Amino acid sequence: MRKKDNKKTQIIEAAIKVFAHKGFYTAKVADVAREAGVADGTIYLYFKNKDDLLISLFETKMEEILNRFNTIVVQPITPAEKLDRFIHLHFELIDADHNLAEVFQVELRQSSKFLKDYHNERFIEFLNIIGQILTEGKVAGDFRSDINTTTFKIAIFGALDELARQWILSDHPQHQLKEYASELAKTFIKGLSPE
Amino acid sequence: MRKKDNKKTQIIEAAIKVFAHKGFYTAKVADVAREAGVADGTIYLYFKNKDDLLISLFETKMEEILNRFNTIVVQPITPAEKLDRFIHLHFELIDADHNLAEVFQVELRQSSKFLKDYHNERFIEFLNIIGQILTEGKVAGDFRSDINTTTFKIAIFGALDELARQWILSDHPQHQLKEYASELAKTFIKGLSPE
Amino acid sequence: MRKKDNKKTQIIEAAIKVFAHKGFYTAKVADVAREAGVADGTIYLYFKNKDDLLISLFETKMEEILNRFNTIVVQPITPAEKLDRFIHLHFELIDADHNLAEVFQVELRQSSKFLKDYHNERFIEFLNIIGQILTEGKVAGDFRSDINTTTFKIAIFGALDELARQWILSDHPQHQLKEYASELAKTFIKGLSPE
Amino acid sequence: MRKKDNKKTQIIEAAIKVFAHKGFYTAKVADVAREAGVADGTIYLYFKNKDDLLISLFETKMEEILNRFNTIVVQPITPAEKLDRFIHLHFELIDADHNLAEVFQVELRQSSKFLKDYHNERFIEFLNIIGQILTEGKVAGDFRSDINTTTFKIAIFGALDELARQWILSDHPQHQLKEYASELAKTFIKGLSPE
DNA sequence: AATGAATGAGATTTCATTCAT
DNA sequence: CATGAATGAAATCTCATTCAT
Repeated sequence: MRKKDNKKTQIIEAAIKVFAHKGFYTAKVADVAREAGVADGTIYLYFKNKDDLLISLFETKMEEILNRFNTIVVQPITPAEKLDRFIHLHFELIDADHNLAEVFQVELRQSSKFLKDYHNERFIEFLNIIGQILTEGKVAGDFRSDINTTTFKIAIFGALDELARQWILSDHPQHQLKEYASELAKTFIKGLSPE
Repeated sequence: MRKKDNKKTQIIEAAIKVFAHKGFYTAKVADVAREAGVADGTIYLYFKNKDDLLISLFETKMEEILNRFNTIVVQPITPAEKLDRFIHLHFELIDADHNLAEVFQVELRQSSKFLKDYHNERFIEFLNIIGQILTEGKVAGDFRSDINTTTFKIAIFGALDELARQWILSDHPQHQLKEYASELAKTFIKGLSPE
Repeated sequence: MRKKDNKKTQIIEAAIKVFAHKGFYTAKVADVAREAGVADGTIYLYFKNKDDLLISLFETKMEEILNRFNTIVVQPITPAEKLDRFIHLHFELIDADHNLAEVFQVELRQSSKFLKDYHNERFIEFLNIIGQILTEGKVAGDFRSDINTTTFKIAIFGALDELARQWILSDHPQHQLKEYASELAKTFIKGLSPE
Repeated sequence: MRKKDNKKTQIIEAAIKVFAHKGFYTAKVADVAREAGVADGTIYLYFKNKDDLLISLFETKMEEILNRFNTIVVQPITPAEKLDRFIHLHFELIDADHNLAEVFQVELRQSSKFLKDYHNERFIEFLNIIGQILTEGKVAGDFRSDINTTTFKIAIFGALDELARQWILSDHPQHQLKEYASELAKTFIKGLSPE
């Protein structure tokens, strides 16, 4: 049982790395197999096909990620503080585990366009955590009541995601992400505040 | 000469549409040919290969886009107004010409990772227009002097781009982009302002 | 147009030969391609997949065969004579064109069991030609009225087919099929006759 | 020892069922294992490989079948009666034990073409039982002396086999096989009789 | 210049078979 | 003896690219 889980995990971790480096379409299943240290065929014992591997990878990792982010929402802090922590956590997770970052980059949203019959529910959940914080903030008076929650949950995610991407593409210097986080959080909180 | 250019343009326009709908890797050269109303082989008279078509497409369209955005920077208005206009223009262009929007979606950044030997200079130029506005704003006192230009040129682009993506993926209601623009511009300007 | 038809025919003829020699499942698409003198991929320009090649092959060849056999039914001769001619024609066709014989052998009926969604209508038509002759013979008094048409259309086909198979598997001596035909026709006609 | 034999028998019975339903090539070894209630690997403790399983299956079952049919030949009855009994027995066995029927269907003759180095001696023996009856009949004057024994042993088997196949493929109604047998036996005996 | 049939390299996927437990 | 996870050879099929017309 544990053995089996290990192998599945092994393949997922390998896939994250390989897909992130080469892109889903240019990566070969054989590349993932080699990276995972298993035979090509082994992958098909755990995943229906290459697409399923990508989807499973998302689901698995997003599960973990969502759990981490959801802890923020329930804390007894102000919505503005929650947004600050959310942004910091986003970059912390990326800094701590590049593979996690790569999950967000590799075909993350594109996939929902090109993989048949896959609607990326986890991604929607992720956006909604931001949305929840914003809504809460409007109620609490931390944020202007005239802002459109949907607009800003998307905009905030876009800003975070693009910064992460550029950081990964560059030689990603130490500590830079923390600065990104602080600057960005401060600016968004200020921008969204009433008066 | 003009005829030739017409056919090349025809293929590029078709490629933008097809790549945007299906993604670069899932789209077939034959799909582009059909959309362009030419034979498969004809594409190879104008482009070295499929990668080259993507790159050419990007170069050609970004040229146009950059010209449009550069007009803003030289206008005799405040940096804050420039940022506002930039954001509005971004969504106006997308609204007016969906193909332009699609250029930003089509593997825009993925391509830079997976196409060998292609560094997307146009994209960097695009980011730098925002950077220029920010720098100018810091000098003029419209924006805080402690903000990192690089951080926010990326963050602003990310926000714009993600909103555009989601708008395209949804049933893109009329006028919504204008609202996005106004809200976003207001919030960024407020967030970046000193005091 | 003619060129294209030629290539399709070429592939079908090659497939008949290869499938007959090796069996459908042990034959590789590459074997058919080599035999046809085309590239592997070319086969997929004319046929959806390997199964489709087998089905198309049947349909095409059975069309020809059915036309030949149908001429017998309309002739102004007695049902007994028709049965005689049917049996002779069956072996003549096999003798004249081994490939035709092979169509009847290769997975002919098995295929209907294992190919998804394919009901071999042509084969049913073929059996029904025999059935028609038998029914006519019962009316005309050439054959006993108590015989079950269905039973004997199947039995006669089975006898013909098995003889053909064994003849093909053996070193198929000259003239033997004609003797088979005469003996078999005589015996069936005698066996089915009233009194 | 008995246990081992049981497991081997179990696998053979499962293989008969599975090969008959799916065909030898489309059936997976794993399907046979599941049907037999053993692990995939277990099959290889009793059979060298998939081909060997088919051959063993055939040898084993044909042994039984031949024994049953051989009892007819030694009975003190006329050759015509022997032929009648043979035909009835064929369908009785099929009716009583569908698996036996399936042995005749499963790639019965195909196998002899496509399995390397396997000449189906049992099948030849089976045909020869019919041949023996025919020869005996010619001597006894039950059958015409001018008939070719080889021709009719094949033709009779073909008729029997095809009827069985169609019966299995259809919804195989009760009692129909007995009728087939009676009609067929009567007709062949009549057809083969002198004058 | 334009075509589109043909190519064939290369990728995904299957499954008979093995072997450590 | 029995298992079944793992293997990896081999087959099907796709599609970017070429080239004769």
